[in-house]
Amino acid sequence: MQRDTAQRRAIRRVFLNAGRPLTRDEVLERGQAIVPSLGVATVYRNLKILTGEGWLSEVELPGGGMRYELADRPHHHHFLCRSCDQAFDVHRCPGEVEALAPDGFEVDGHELILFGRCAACT
Amino acid sequence: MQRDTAQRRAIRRVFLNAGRPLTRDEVLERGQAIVPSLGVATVYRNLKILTGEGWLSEVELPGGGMRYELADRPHHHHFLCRSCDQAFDVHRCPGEVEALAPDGFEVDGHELILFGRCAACT
DNA sequence: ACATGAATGATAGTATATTATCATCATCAT
DNA sequence: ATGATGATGATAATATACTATCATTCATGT
Repeated sequence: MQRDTAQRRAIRRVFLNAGRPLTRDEVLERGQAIVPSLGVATVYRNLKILTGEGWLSEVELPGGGMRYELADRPHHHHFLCRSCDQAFDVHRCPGEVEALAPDGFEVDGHELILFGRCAACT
Repeated sequence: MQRDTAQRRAIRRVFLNAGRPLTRDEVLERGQAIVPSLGVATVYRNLKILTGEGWLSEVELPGGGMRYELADRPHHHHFLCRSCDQAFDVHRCPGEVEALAPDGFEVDGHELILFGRCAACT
C-alpha cells in the first residue's frame, strides 16, 4: 500500500502553504526547504500520483510547463505576472461566458487568464 | 532581399483562408494541399519569419504546441474543442476583466478560453 | 537568358522535459 | 525489532519539438 513518506508530506505541505499554482521547479525548491535531499524524480512521481488521486489538478498557462494547484478549490481563474512569471489565483469571475461562444458551440468550461504585474513586481 | 516563393505564398494563403488559429501540423497539411513538396523546416522558418514581421501572432492554448493566427485581427478570444482539438475565434468579450484582479495587481492584457464541443463535433 | 544568392527540403543535430532503471533507504504490519 | 516491499534519488534513456546543415532549386535584377 501507499506509504506516508517525508517527501510526499513535504510536497503536500508546499501546496497547502502556496495558495497559488506552482511549477515543478517551484515545488522542488520549496520542497527541498523541508526535505533537502528531495530529488526531481520524486517531485515528478508525486505530482503525477497526487494528480491521479484528485488531490492536485493541472493548470496550463502560457510561457512554461504545467503548473499544479490544490484540486478542491472553488471555481477561480489565474493571473500571470509578466515580470516574475508567478501565477496567482483570481477569485472573481466574469460569469455568463457560455453566451460568448458562436452559435452551435457547446461550452462546458472556461479559463480566464489575466496578464500584468503582480503586487510585488509593481 | 526576401523572395516571394510559392511556399510562402501557400502558407499565407492557408492563414487567409483559415479564420482561426492553426497548429504547425495544420499549416503543413493545408500548405501541402497547395504546394505538395512543402516540408516541415519551411513551415517552421516561415512561421517564425511571418511572426517576426508582425503578420502572424502566436497563440498558446492548452493541450499542444503553439498556434498561429493573423496578427491584424481585432481583440478576440478562443474556443478549444475537446473533441477535435481545433481552435476557433470568439469575437465577443466579457469586458471589465481588469477589475477582477486582486488589489495591487496591474492588468495589461487577458485571454479567455472557452472549452467544449464545436459545431461540427456536437 | 544568365548569374547571384535567398529559399527550400531532407535529415542530422540539439535542447529540453519527462520517464525508466536500479541500488539503497525507510515505512509499516507483524 | 524485523522483514517485505514501496519509495527515493542519481542518472541513463527516451520522447519530442525545434534548429542547423548543406546540396539543390528557383526568384529576381540585370
